[in-house]
Amino acid sequence: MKMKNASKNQLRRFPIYLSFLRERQSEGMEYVSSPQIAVSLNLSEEQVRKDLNLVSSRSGKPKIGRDIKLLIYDIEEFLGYRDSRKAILIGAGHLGRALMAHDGFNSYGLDIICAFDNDINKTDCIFNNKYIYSLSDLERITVESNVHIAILTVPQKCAQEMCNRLVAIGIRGIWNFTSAVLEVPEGVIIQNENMASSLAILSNKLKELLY
Amino acid sequence: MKMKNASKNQLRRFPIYLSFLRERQSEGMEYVSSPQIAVSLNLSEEQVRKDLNLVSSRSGKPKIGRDIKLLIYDIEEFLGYRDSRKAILIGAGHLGRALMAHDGFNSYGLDIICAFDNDINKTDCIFNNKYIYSLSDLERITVESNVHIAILTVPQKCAQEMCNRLVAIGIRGIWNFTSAVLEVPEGVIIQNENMASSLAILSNKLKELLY
DNA sequence: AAAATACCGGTAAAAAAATACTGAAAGGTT
DNA sequence: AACCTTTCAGTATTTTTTTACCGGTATTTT
Repeated sequence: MKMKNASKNQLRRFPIYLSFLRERQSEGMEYVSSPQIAVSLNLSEEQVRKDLNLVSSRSGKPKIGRDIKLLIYDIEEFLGYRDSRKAILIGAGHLGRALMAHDGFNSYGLDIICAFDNDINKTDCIFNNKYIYSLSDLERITVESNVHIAILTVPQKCAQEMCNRLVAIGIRGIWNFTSAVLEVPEGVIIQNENMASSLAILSNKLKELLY
Repeated sequence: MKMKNASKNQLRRFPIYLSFLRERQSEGMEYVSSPQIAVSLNLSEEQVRKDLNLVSSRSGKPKIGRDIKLLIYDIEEFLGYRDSRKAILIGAGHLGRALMAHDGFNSYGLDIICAFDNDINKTDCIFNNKYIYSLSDLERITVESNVHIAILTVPQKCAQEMCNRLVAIGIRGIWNFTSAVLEVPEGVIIQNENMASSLAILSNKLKELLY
Protein backbone atom coordinates (compact mmCIF):
# COMPACT_ATOMS: atom_id res chain seq x y z
CA MET A 1 0.00 0.00 0.00
CA LYS A 2 1.01 3.64 -0.29
CA MET A 3 1.19 4.57 3.42
CA LYS A 4 2.09 8.18 3.73
CA ASN A 5 3.25 9.21 7.12
CA ALA A 6 0.74 10.55 9.56
CA SER A 7 1.18 13.49 11.90
CA LYS A 8 1.44 13.03 15.61
CA ASN A 9 -2.02 14.33 16.17
CA GLN A 10 -3.40 11.97 13.61
CA LEU A 11 -1.64 9.04 15.21
CA ARG A 12 -3.14 10.06 18.49
CA ARG A 13 -6.61 9.94 16.98
CA PHE A 14 -6.41 6.50 15.41
CA PRO A 15 -6.71 4.55 18.65
CA ILE A 16 -9.73 6.65 19.45
CA TYR A 17 -11.33 5.76 16.14
CA LEU A 18 -10.43 2.18 16.80
CA SER A 19 -12.04 2.14 20.18
CA PHE A 20 -15.17 3.74 18.77
CA LEU A 21 -15.37 1.38 15.82
CA ARG A 22 -14.89 -1.72 17.94
CA GLU A 23 -17.65 -0.62 20.22
CA ARG A 24 -20.01 -0.06 17.31
CA GLN A 25 -19.05 -3.41 15.91
CA SER A 26 -19.83 -5.11 19.18
CA GLU A 27 -23.26 -3.49 19.01
CA GLY A 28 -23.83 -5.19 15.69
CA MET A 29 -23.37 -2.23 13.39
CA GLU A 30 -21.78 -2.94 10.03
CA TYR A 31 -21.40 0.48 8.49
CA VAL A 32 -20.61 3.92 9.81
CA SER A 33 -20.30 7.26 8.07
CA SER A 34 -17.74 9.96 8.65
CA PRO A 35 -20.28 12.46 9.94
CA GLN A 36 -21.48 9.91 12.48
CA ILE A 37 -17.96 9.35 13.72
CA ALA A 38 -17.34 13.09 13.79
CA VAL A 39 -20.35 13.80 15.98
CA SER A 40 -19.57 11.00 18.40
CA LEU A 41 -15.94 11.93 18.84
CA ASN A 42 -16.30 15.72 18.70
CA LEU A 43 -14.31 16.10 15.51
CA SER A 44 -15.08 17.67 12.16
CA GLU A 45 -16.20 15.34 9.42
CA GLU A 46 -13.47 16.60 7.11
CA GLN A 47 -10.86 15.64 9.61
CA VAL A 48 -12.35 12.21 10.03
CA ARG A 49 -12.32 11.65 6.27
CA LYS A 50 -8.77 12.85 5.92
CA ASP A 51 -7.61 10.61 8.71
CA LEU A 52 -9.40 7.54 7.46
CA ASN A 53 -8.37 8.04 3.86
CA LEU A 54 -4.78 8.10 4.99
CA VAL A 55 -4.88 4.56 6.30
CA SER A 56 -7.57 3.01 4.19
CA SER A 57 -7.63 2.92 0.41
CA ARG A 58 -11.15 1.56 0.49
CA SER A 59 -13.72 4.13 -0.37
CA GLY A 60 -16.86 4.67 1.61
CA LYS A 61 -20.22 4.43 -0.05
CA PRO A 62 -22.51 7.44 -0.23
CA LYS A 63 -25.65 7.10 1.86
CA ILE A 64 -24.16 4.12 3.70
CA GLY A 65 -20.71 4.92 4.96
CA ARG A 66 -17.73 2.68 5.52
CA ASP A 67 -17.47 -0.96 6.35
CA ILE A 68 -16.55 -1.05 10.03
CA LYS A 69 -14.81 -4.40 9.87
CA LEU A 70 -12.55 -3.40 7.02
CA LEU A 71 -11.86 -0.03 8.56
CA ILE A 72 -10.77 -1.61 11.81
CA TYR A 73 -8.55 -3.91 9.83
CA ASP A 74 -6.92 -1.03 7.99
CA ILE A 75 -6.28 1.03 11.10
CA GLU A 76 -4.83 -1.94 12.94
CA GLU A 77 -2.69 -2.70 9.94
CA PHE A 78 -1.44 0.85 9.74
CA LEU A 79 -0.60 1.09 13.42
CA GLY A 80 1.13 -2.24 13.32
CA TYR A 81 -1.25 -3.87 15.76
CA ARG A 82 -1.79 -7.01 13.79
CA ASP A 83 1.61 -8.40 14.57
CA SER A 84 1.49 -8.07 18.33
CA ARG A 85 4.65 -6.58 19.72
CA LYS A 86 6.48 -8.07 22.64
CA ALA A 87 7.54 -5.71 25.38
CA ILE A 88 9.34 -5.92 28.67
CA LEU A 89 8.48 -3.76 31.63
CA ILE A 90 11.19 -2.23 33.78
CA GLY A 91 10.17 -1.31 37.30
CA ALA A 92 7.32 -3.25 38.89
CA GLY A 93 6.22 -0.52 41.26
CA HIS A 94 2.66 0.67 41.53
CA LEU A 95 2.52 2.13 38.06
CA GLY A 96 4.41 -0.76 36.51
CA ARG A 97 2.05 -3.29 37.99
CA ALA A 98 -0.94 -1.21 36.95
CA LEU A 99 0.26 -1.44 33.37
CA MET A 100 0.87 -5.17 33.75
CA ALA A 101 -2.67 -5.57 35.01
CA HIS A 102 -4.15 -3.68 32.10
CA ASP A 103 -4.89 -6.45 29.64
CA GLY A 104 -6.34 -3.94 27.22
CA PHE A 105 -2.92 -3.34 25.73
CA ASN A 106 -3.18 -6.64 23.93
CA SER A 107 -5.88 -5.23 21.71
CA TYR A 108 -3.54 -2.34 20.95
CA GLY A 109 -0.76 -4.55 19.73
CA LEU A 110 1.36 -4.59 22.85
CA ASP A 111 2.19 -7.79 24.66
CA ILE A 112 4.03 -7.36 27.94
CA ILE A 113 5.83 -10.64 28.33
CA CYS A 114 7.59 -10.10 31.65
CA ALA A 115 8.87 -7.49 34.07
CA PHE A 116 12.05 -6.64 35.94
CA ASP A 117 12.67 -4.96 39.27
CA ASN A 118 15.46 -4.30 41.74
CA ASP A 119 13.43 -4.93 44.85
CA ILE A 120 13.72 -8.54 46.07
CA ASN A 121 10.29 -8.28 47.62
CA LYS A 122 8.78 -7.78 44.21
CA THR A 123 10.79 -10.20 42.15
CA ASP A 124 10.54 -13.92 41.47
CA CYS A 125 6.81 -13.98 41.50
CA ILE A 126 4.04 -13.94 38.95
CA PHE A 127 1.75 -10.96 38.52
CA ASN A 128 -1.12 -11.23 36.07
CA ASN A 129 0.53 -14.19 34.36
CA LYS A 130 3.78 -12.30 33.93
CA TYR A 131 6.97 -13.21 35.71
CA ILE A 132 8.86 -10.48 37.54
CA TYR A 133 12.59 -11.08 37.29
CA SER A 134 15.43 -9.47 39.13
CA LEU A 135 16.99 -6.63 37.18
CA SER A 136 20.35 -8.34 37.42
CA ASP A 137 18.96 -11.00 35.11
CA LEU A 138 17.92 -8.52 32.44
CA GLU A 139 20.72 -9.23 30.00
CA ARG A 140 20.56 -12.99 30.52
CA ILE A 141 16.80 -13.28 30.04
CA THR A 142 16.48 -11.05 27.02
CA VAL A 143 19.23 -12.65 24.96
CA GLU A 144 17.68 -13.96 21.78
CA SER A 145 14.23 -12.97 22.97
CA ASN A 146 13.58 -10.66 20.03
CA VAL A 147 11.96 -7.96 22.15
CA HIS A 148 12.11 -4.43 20.76
CA ILE A 149 9.99 -2.46 23.18
CA ALA A 150 10.54 -1.59 26.81
CA ILE A 151 8.23 0.18 29.21
CA LEU A 152 10.13 2.27 31.69
CA THR A 153 8.47 2.81 35.07
CA VAL A 154 11.44 3.24 37.36
CA PRO A 155 12.33 6.17 39.64
CA GLN A 156 13.63 9.17 37.74
CA LYS A 157 17.14 8.85 39.15
CA CYS A 158 17.90 5.51 37.56
CA ALA A 159 16.00 6.19 34.33
CA GLN A 160 19.00 7.10 32.18
CA GLU A 161 21.10 4.27 33.51
CA MET A 162 18.35 1.75 32.80
CA CYS A 163 17.81 3.31 29.42
CA ASN A 164 21.44 2.66 28.54
CA ARG A 165 21.15 -0.98 29.52
CA LEU A 166 18.01 -1.33 27.45
CA VAL A 167 19.67 0.11 24.39
CA ALA A 168 22.59 -2.26 24.94
CA ILE A 169 20.36 -5.33 24.81
CA GLY A 170 18.78 -4.22 21.56
CA ILE A 171 15.66 -2.35 22.63
CA ARG A 172 14.58 0.04 19.87
CA GLY A 173 11.56 1.72 21.41
CA ILE A 174 11.16 2.95 24.98
CA TRP A 175 7.85 4.01 26.43
CA ASN A 176 9.08 6.35 29.09
CA PHE A 177 6.80 6.97 32.07
CA THR A 178 9.45 8.79 34.07
CA SER A 179 9.89 12.53 33.82
CA ALA A 180 13.55 12.11 32.88
CA VAL A 181 14.65 13.38 29.49
CA LEU A 182 16.42 10.36 28.09
CA GLU A 183 19.38 10.44 25.77
CA VAL A 184 19.60 7.65 23.25
CA PRO A 185 21.63 6.96 20.13
CA GLU A 186 20.06 7.38 16.74
CA GLY A 187 17.76 4.56 15.80
CA VAL A 188 16.18 4.30 19.21
CA ILE A 189 12.80 5.88 19.79
CA ILE A 190 11.63 7.45 22.99
CA GLN A 191 7.95 7.98 23.61
CA ASN A 192 7.35 10.05 26.69
CA GLU A 193 4.18 9.53 28.65
CA ASN A 194 4.41 12.63 30.72
CA MET A 195 1.37 12.79 32.93
CA ALA A 196 2.39 16.17 34.23
CA SER A 197 2.03 17.52 30.69
CA SER A 198 -1.47 16.26 30.42
CA LEU A 199 -2.26 17.64 33.83
CA ALA A 200 -0.89 21.03 32.81
CA ILE A 201 -3.45 21.34 30.05
CA LEU A 202 -6.29 20.54 32.41
CA SER A 203 -4.91 22.85 35.04
CA ASN A 204 -4.62 25.73 32.62
CA LYS A 205 -8.09 25.36 31.16
CA LEU A 206 -9.52 25.12 34.61
CA LYS A 207 -7.77 28.29 35.69
CA GLU A 208 -9.40 30.16 32.81
CA LEU A 209 -12.75 28.69 33.66
CA LEU A 210 -12.75 29.33 37.37
CA TYR A 211 -11.01 32.65 37.79
CA MET B 1 0.11 40.17 34.16
CA LYS B 2 -0.72 39.92 30.50
CA MET B 3 -1.11 36.14 30.19
CA LYS B 4 -1.96 35.28 26.66
CA ASN B 5 -3.25 31.81 26.14
CA ALA B 6 -0.79 29.11 25.28
CA SER B 7 -1.24 26.37 22.72
CA LYS B 8 -1.66 22.78 23.76
CA ASN B 9 1.84 21.90 22.69
CA GLN B 10 3.23 24.76 24.70
CA LEU B 11 1.30 23.70 27.77
CA ARG B 12 2.69 20.22 27.36
CA ARG B 13 6.21 21.63 27.38
CA PHE B 14 5.94 23.73 30.52
CA PRO B 15 6.03 20.83 32.97
CA ILE B 16 9.11 19.60 31.15
CA TYR B 17 10.81 22.97 31.57
CA LEU B 18 9.75 22.92 35.19
CA SER B 19 11.21 19.52 35.82
CA PHE B 20 14.45 20.55 34.16
CA LEU B 21 14.68 23.84 36.04
CA ARG B 22 14.01 22.25 39.40
CA GLU B 23 16.73 19.74 38.78
CA ARG B 24 19.21 22.44 37.87
CA GLN B 25 18.18 24.40 40.91
CA SER B 26 18.77 21.41 43.15
CA GLU B 27 22.25 21.20 41.67
CA GLY B 28 22.91 24.73 42.85
CA MET B 29 22.63 26.55 39.54
CA GLU B 30 21.17 30.03 39.64
CA TYR B 31 20.97 31.02 36.00
CA VAL B 32 20.25 29.17 32.80
CA SER B 33 20.13 30.37 29.21
CA SER B 34 17.64 29.47 26.52
CA PRO B 35 20.23 27.68 24.38
CA GLN B 36 21.23 25.54 27.35
CA ILE B 37 17.64 24.54 27.94
CA ALA B 38 17.15 23.88 24.25
CA VAL B 39 20.10 21.51 24.02
CA SER B 40 19.11 19.59 27.14
CA LEU B 41 15.51 19.14 26.11
CA ASN B 42 16.01 18.65 22.38
CA LEU B 43 14.17 21.82 21.41
CA SER B 44 15.15 24.85 19.36
CA GLU B 45 16.28 27.88 21.28
CA GLU B 46 13.72 30.05 19.54
CA GLN B 47 10.97 27.81 20.76
CA VAL B 48 12.30 27.90 24.29
CA ARG B 49 12.41 31.70 24.25
CA LYS B 50 8.95 31.97 22.83
CA ASP B 51 7.56 29.64 25.45
CA LEU B 52 9.29 31.30 28.36
CA ASN B 53 8.43 34.82 27.26
CA LEU B 54 4.81 33.81 27.21
CA VAL B 55 4.70 33.08 30.92
CA SER B 56 7.42 35.33 32.24
CA SER B 57 7.62 39.06 31.74
CA ARG B 58 11.07 39.08 33.24
CA SER B 59 13.77 39.42 30.66
CA GLY B 60 16.84 37.27 30.59
CA LYS B 61 20.26 38.84 30.69
CA PRO B 62 22.62 38.43 27.77
CA LYS B 63 25.67 36.33 28.56
CA ILE B 64 24.03 35.06 31.73
CA GLY B 65 20.57 33.80 31.03
CA ARG B 66 17.52 33.72 33.20
CA ASP B 67 17.07 33.49 36.93
CA ILE B 68 16.00 29.91 37.57
CA LYS B 69 14.15 30.66 40.77
CA LEU B 70 12.03 33.39 39.24
CA LEU B 71 11.41 31.34 36.13
CA ILE B 72 10.14 28.43 38.17
CA TYR B 73 7.90 30.82 40.02
CA ASP B 74 6.47 32.24 36.81
CA ILE B 75 5.78 28.85 35.25
CA GLU B 76 4.15 27.57 38.40
CA GLU B 77 2.10 30.71 38.57
CA PHE B 78 1.00 30.38 34.98
CA LEU B 79 0.01 26.75 35.28
CA GLY B 80 -1.83 27.44 38.50
CA TYR B 81 0.39 25.21 40.58
CA ARG B 82 0.89 27.65 43.38
CA ASP B 83 -2.57 27.23 44.76
CA SER B 84 -2.57 23.45 45.02
CA ARG B 85 -5.72 21.95 43.64
CA LYS B 86 -7.71 19.38 45.50
CA ALA B 87 -8.81 16.35 43.55
CA ILE B 88 -10.76 13.19 44.21
CA LEU B 89 -9.94 9.90 42.58
CA ILE B 90 -12.69 7.64 41.30
CA GLY B 91 -11.79 3.97 40.98
CA ALA B 92 -9.09 2.62 43.26
CA GLY B 93 -7.99 -0.20 40.98
CA HIS B 94 -4.40 -0.79 40.02
CA LEU B 95 -4.05 2.40 38.04
CA GLY B 96 -5.98 4.45 40.55
CA ARG B 97 -3.79 3.31 43.41
CA ALA B 98 -0.68 3.88 41.31
CA LEU B 99 -1.73 7.51 40.92
CA MET B 100 -2.49 7.75 44.63
CA ALA B 101 0.98 6.43 45.37
CA HIS B 102 2.65 8.95 43.11
CA ASP B 103 3.41 11.80 45.49
CA GLY B 104 5.03 13.73 42.69
CA PHE B 105 1.69 15.22 41.72
CA ASN B 106 1.91 17.51 44.70
CA SER B 107 4.73 19.40 43.07
CA TYR B 108 2.55 19.79 40.01
CA GLY B 109 -0.26 21.43 41.88
CA LEU B 110 -2.49 18.43 42.32
CA ASP B 111 -3.52 17.19 45.72
CA ILE B 112 -5.48 13.94 45.74
CA ILE B 113 -7.43 14.16 48.98
CA CYS B 114 -9.29 10.87 48.87
CA ALA B 115 -10.57 8.10 46.63
CA PHE B 116 -13.80 6.25 45.95
CA ASP B 117 -14.49 2.72 44.79
CA ASN B 118 -17.37 0.30 44.42
CA ASP B 119 -15.52 -2.76 45.62
CA ILE B 120 -16.00 -3.37 49.35
CA ASN B 121 -12.62 -5.07 49.49
CA LYS B 122 -10.94 -1.84 48.52
CA THR B 123 -12.95 0.64 50.51
CA ASP B 124 -12.81 1.90 54.08
CA CYS B 125 -9.08 1.73 54.29
CA ILE B 126 -6.20 4.13 53.98
CA PHE B 127 -3.79 4.00 51.07
CA ASN B 128 -0.82 6.36 51.08
CA ASN B 129 -2.51 8.57 53.66
CA LYS B 130 -5.67 8.83 51.58
CA TYR B 131 -8.96 7.34 52.62
CA ILE B 132 -10.83 5.16 50.13
CA TYR B 133 -14.56 5.64 50.53
CA SER B 134 -17.42 3.68 49.10
CA LEU B 135 -18.79 5.21 45.93
CA SER B 136 -22.22 5.36 47.50
CA ASP B 137 -20.84 8.01 49.83
CA LEU B 138 -19.58 10.20 47.00
CA GLU B 139 -22.31 12.82 47.20
CA ARG B 140 -22.32 12.90 51.01
CA ILE B 141 -18.55 13.27 51.37
CA THR B 142 -18.00 15.89 48.70
CA VAL B 143 -20.72 18.27 49.85
CA GLU B 144 -19.08 21.57 50.70
CA SER B 145 -15.63 20.13 50.06
CA ASN B 146 -14.81 22.63 47.34
CA VAL B 147 -13.17 20.05 45.08
CA HIS B 148 -13.13 20.87 41.37
CA ILE B 149 -11.03 18.08 39.89
CA ALA B 150 -11.72 14.37 39.58
CA ILE B 151 -9.44 11.65 38.31
CA LEU B 152 -11.39 8.94 36.57
CA THR B 153 -9.85 5.47 36.65
CA VAL B 154 -12.91 3.23 36.46
CA PRO B 155 -13.78 0.55 33.89
CA GLN B 156 -14.90 1.99 30.59
CA LYS B 157 -18.47 0.78 30.97
CA CYS B 158 -19.28 2.92 33.97
CA ALA B 159 -17.22 5.92 32.88
CA GLN B 160 -20.08 8.01 31.50
CA GLU B 161 -22.34 7.23 34.42
CA MET B 162 -19.66 8.23 36.91
CA CYS B 163 -18.93 11.30 34.86
CA ASN B 164 -22.53 12.40 35.21
CA ARG B 165 -22.41 12.00 38.96
CA LEU B 166 -19.20 13.98 39.11
CA VAL B 167 -20.70 16.83 37.14
CA ALA B 168 -23.70 16.78 39.43
CA ILE B 169 -21.58 17.32 42.54
CA GLY B 170 -19.81 20.28 41.00
CA ILE B 171 -16.68 18.81 39.46
CA ARG B 172 -15.40 21.12 36.72
CA GLY B 173 -12.39 19.21 35.41
CA ILE B 174 -12.10 15.48 34.79
CA TRP B 175 -8.82 13.75 34.10
CA ASN B 176 -10.09 10.80 32.16
CA PHE B 177 -7.91 7.67 32.14
CA THR B 178 -10.58 5.52 30.55
CA SER B 179 -10.88 5.17 26.81
CA ALA B 180 -14.50 6.28 26.91
CA VAL B 181 -15.42 9.48 25.08
CA LEU B 182 -17.23 11.42 27.76
CA GLU B 183 -20.09 13.80 27.18
CA VAL B 184 -20.29 16.74 29.52
CA PRO B 185 -22.20 20.02 29.61
CA GLU B 186 -20.46 23.22 28.72
CA GLY B 187 -18.23 24.52 31.46
CA VAL B 188 -16.81 21.14 32.33
CA ILE B 189 -13.40 20.20 31.02
CA ILE B 190 -12.32 16.74 30.02
CA GLN B 191 -8.66 15.90 29.74
CA ASN B 192 -8.12 12.51 28.21
CA GLU B 193 -5.05 10.55 29.18
CA ASN B 194 -5.26 8.00 26.45
CA MET B 195 -2.31 5.68 26.76
CA ALA B 196 -3.27 3.90 23.57
CA SER B 197 -2.72 7.18 21.72
CA SER B 198 0.75 7.51 23.06
CA LEU B 199 1.45 3.89 22.27
CA ALA B 200 0.25 4.41 18.71
CA ILE B 201 2.93 7.00 18.07
CA LEU B 202 5.63 4.70 19.36
CA SER B 203 4.23 1.79 17.43
CA ASN B 204 4.15 3.73 14.21
CA LYS B 205 7.67 5.10 14.49
CA LEU B 206 8.94 1.67 15.33
CA LYS B 207 7.25 0.20 12.30
CA GLU B 208 9.06 2.67 10.08
CA LEU B 209 12.32 1.94 11.80
CA LEU B 210 12.20 -1.81 11.77
CA TYR B 211 10.58 -2.70 8.48
C1' DA C 1 -37.29 5.95 -14.06
C1' DA C 2 -36.36 10.50 -12.29
C1' DA C 3 -35.46 13.33 -8.29
C1' DA C 4 -33.76 14.03 -3.84
C1' DT C 5 -30.59 13.04 -0.36
C1' DA C 6 -26.54 11.70 2.18
C1' DC C 7 -21.98 10.88 1.82
C1' DC C 8 -17.83 10.68 -0.72
C1' DG C 9 -12.98 12.38 -2.36
C1' DG C 10 -10.13 16.07 -3.59
C1' DT C 11 -8.65 20.73 -3.54
C1' DA C 12 -8.41 25.40 -1.79
C1' DA C 13 -8.21 28.56 1.99
C1' DA C 14 -7.33 29.74 6.70
C1' DA C 15 -5.23 29.19 11.03
C1' DA C 16 -1.72 27.72 13.91
C1' DA C 17 2.83 26.33 14.97
C1' DA C 18 7.58 25.85 14.31
C1' DT C 19 11.68 27.75 12.45
C1' DA C 20 14.81 31.20 10.77
C1' DC C 21 16.53 35.73 10.78
C1' DT C 22 17.71 40.43 12.51
C1' DG C 23 19.61 43.99 15.34
C1' DA C 24 20.57 45.27 20.17
C1' DA C 25 22.56 44.85 24.70
C1' DA C 26 25.18 43.09 28.51
C1' DG C 27 29.22 40.71 30.13
C1' DG C 28 33.78 39.35 29.51
C1' DT C 29 38.46 39.91 27.09
C1' DT C 30 42.56 42.00 25.22
C1' DA D 1 38.54 51.51 26.67
C1' DA D 2 37.51 49.11 22.48
C1' DC D 3 36.30 44.70 20.84
C1' DC D 4 34.36 40.17 20.79
C1' DT D 5 31.06 36.84 22.28
C1' DT D 6 26.83 35.28 24.06
C1' DT D 7 22.21 35.80 24.67
C1' DC D 8 18.32 38.45 24.24
C1' DA D 9 13.62 40.16 22.05
C1' DG D 10 10.99 40.85 18.14
C1' DT D 11 9.63 40.06 13.42
C1' DA D 12 9.35 37.41 9.12
C1' DT D 13 9.14 33.10 6.76
C1' DT D 14 8.11 28.51 6.19
C1' DT D 15 5.80 24.48 7.32
C1' DT D 16 2.14 21.98 9.25
C1' DT D 17 -2.51 21.34 10.57
C1' DT D 18 -7.17 22.32 10.49
C1' DT D 19 -11.20 23.92 8.39
C1' DA D 20 -14.09 25.02 4.49
C1' DC D 21 -15.77 24.34 -0.05
C1' DC D 22 -17.31 21.90 -4.40
C1' DG D 23 -18.54 18.69 -7.86
C1' DG D 24 -19.63 13.80 -8.23
C1' DT D 25 -21.92 9.30 -7.09
C1' DA D 26 -24.61 5.66 -5.10
C1' DT D 27 -28.81 4.79 -2.59
C1' DT D 28 -33.35 5.72 -1.41
C1' DT D 29 -37.78 7.67 -2.41
C1' DT D 30 -41.61 9.02 -5.15
